[in-house]
Amino acid sequence: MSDVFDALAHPVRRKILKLLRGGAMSAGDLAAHFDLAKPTLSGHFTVLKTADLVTSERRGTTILYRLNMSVLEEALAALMSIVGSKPSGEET
Amino acid sequence: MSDVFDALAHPVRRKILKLLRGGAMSAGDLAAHFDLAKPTLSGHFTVLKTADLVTSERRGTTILYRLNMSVLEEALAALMSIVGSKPSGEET
DNA sequence: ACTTTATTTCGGTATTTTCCTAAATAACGA
DNA sequence: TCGTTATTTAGGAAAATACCGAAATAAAGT
Repeated sequence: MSDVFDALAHPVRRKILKLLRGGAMSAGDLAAHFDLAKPTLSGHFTVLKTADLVTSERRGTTILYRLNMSVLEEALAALMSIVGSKPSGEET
Repeated sequence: MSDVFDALAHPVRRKILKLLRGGAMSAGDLAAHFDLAKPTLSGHFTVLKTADLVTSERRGTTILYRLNMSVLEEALAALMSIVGSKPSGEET
């Protein structure tokens, strides 16, 4: 779960997730939305993949990234467990 | 909002928030839950305060920290805006 | 086989974060 | 005022993160 919060900590990565809300996108199409070098974006993709927030699938010469909703929902649940009134599910 | 996600990125800070769920606690009482030097914890408190996730109040010789629910709820809303099906509130 | 396109891995630098010890500040009680 | 307790600020070292350009890999078309 720490991986998820680490991933969410960077604005670029949060924006990537938002972009993916509209459906799967290739690394290149995603990169076009940022003023950063491709390798830099590639690094961000890796962080998101490590956190399991996105999955990747090779489609010929391009690579498609797509949101992994279930993990995002887990992060939501973890946050809720902090907001939630009484102690219960620790170790997040 | 970026400050909030930065603050949430560290496990110790998330645990501090959870501890505060049970009610306000002094810096010292919080520190007792960790194997870290007091100044280190003090730094974490500052990060949480900067993100407005906690407030502090001097009580004689001790300082009481307490959760700021409203900001935590904003973070929750920001996460929801990523999970949420269709594009709407960008810039998180 | 060669070239092109899409993407990642490598090597390295700059910045940020985390943590520590020592010293400073704040409030209190004797 | 002096000493004690609680906490923060200062200064600095080590590790992690973010970024880039150059080179490597993968798939496809010619």
